[in-house]
Amino acid sequence: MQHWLLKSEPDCFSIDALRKAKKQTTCWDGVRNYQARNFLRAMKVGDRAFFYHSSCDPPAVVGVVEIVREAYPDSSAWNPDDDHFDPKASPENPVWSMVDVKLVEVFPRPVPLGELRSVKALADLELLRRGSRLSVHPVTAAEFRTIQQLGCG
DNA sequence: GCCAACGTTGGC
DNA sequence: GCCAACGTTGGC
Repeated sequence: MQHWLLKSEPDCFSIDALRKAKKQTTCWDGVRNYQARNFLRAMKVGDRAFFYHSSCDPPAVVGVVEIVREAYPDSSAWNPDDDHFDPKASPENPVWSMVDVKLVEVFPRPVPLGELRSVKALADLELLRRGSRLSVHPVTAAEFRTIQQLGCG
């Protein structure tokens, strides 16, 4: 099983919105970066991912989700009314992919970015790399355990 | 709101 | 293929 981290701006889609969603499941659409897309395509059903709130105060890992459907075409890319519309994409040439994720747990104690930075075991975490902007990226099993323990208090 | 870092675009 | 200009991300 692989582990991942997924970023979302809570103003756009928060873990609370996922908690309230039908079946506590959502499609993770709107990724428009090739490297992030390729990670989406590498995901397998049963993989676990952190849900990270970015561009908010404080930025934090707020919970865990499970991949419940592997990559399929992101139809929002060819919807001109969508914020992430991409004229390159079409049903014949989807370009972008999404997966479905289901809520596993909302952390009783969100783990803020500043705290992650203070943990030695997380020194190599992609999220903490200088200038890192990747909205989807892998996390090692050890990093996953460490962060999950912090989130459970 | 600022700005550093990054990715993409497009002229050459 | 280079690289400058531009747009975006995201922490602060």
